Amino acid sequence: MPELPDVEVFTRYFNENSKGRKINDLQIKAPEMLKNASSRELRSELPGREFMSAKRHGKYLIAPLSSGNCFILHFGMTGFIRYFEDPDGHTPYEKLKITFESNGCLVFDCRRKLGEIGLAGNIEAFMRQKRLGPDPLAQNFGISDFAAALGGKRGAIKSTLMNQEVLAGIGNIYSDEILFQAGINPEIKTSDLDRSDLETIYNAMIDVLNTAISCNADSDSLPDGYILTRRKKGGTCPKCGEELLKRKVSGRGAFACPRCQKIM
DNA sequence: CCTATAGCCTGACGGC
DNA sequence: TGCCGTCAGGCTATAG
Repeated sequence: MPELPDVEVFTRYFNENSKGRKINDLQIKAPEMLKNASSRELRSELPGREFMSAKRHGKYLIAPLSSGNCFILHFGMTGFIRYFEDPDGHTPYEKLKITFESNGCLVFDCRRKLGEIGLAGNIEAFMRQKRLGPDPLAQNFGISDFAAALGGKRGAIKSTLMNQEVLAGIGNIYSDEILFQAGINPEIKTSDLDRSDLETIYNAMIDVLNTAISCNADSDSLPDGYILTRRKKGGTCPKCGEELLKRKVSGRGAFACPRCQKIM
């Protein structure tokens, strides 16, 4: 679930309930999920400090602390956060629990443990270390930046969109949705796309991501014309009714309409 | 620069 | 019902 729109929703949720809160304690239940931070460092960094306004870059939630350092969360395939007024609140697979001085707690739940918990000195250093490309929803990210980011890429457009070093935030689900809305076959080589194709994809990308966020990244709330909830066997194209085709693109299951997303 | 593969980890689902 | 294989919205490391 956690692609850009989901993480955007998590980040807003985080800011609604945890921003400005002074941290009292933390329980680390899966130390193996710590990256670039030891339990000791987290323990010395968080308690006594407070969270400032969290930002998102790609699929990462980045929460600056009053110390100047940043608390980092990545959600893997199954992660989410949940706030409880009750400091004893629980979720089924909680891996980190942060309790606040004024009561309440924030739980990071990650069933498959494919996410990560970490610390960073500052956002720029973190992005460089992770080699993250630009965030497609950054204010200054326009069509020419998009074209530049994709320039020189030879693989399938779906793979390029999912490459976090090219663009940060798009995963398997939303790359399918973006290419469906753009009417572009996911297997087309990025280098075979012309400027007008790129504009079509760019516009679809911005629209899909913003639409998903405005729906709280809740798939059931997405517009009828979306493919996202139909990516399963027997799923049909919302535009022409044709059965969607599933194939592997760069090792990931890709759904597309064979009629609406033809190779041009 | 790119693809395919395996691995990390755990649950859900379908077939027999 | 139970067992087993396969797959899952992430990412990395490796080999070719």
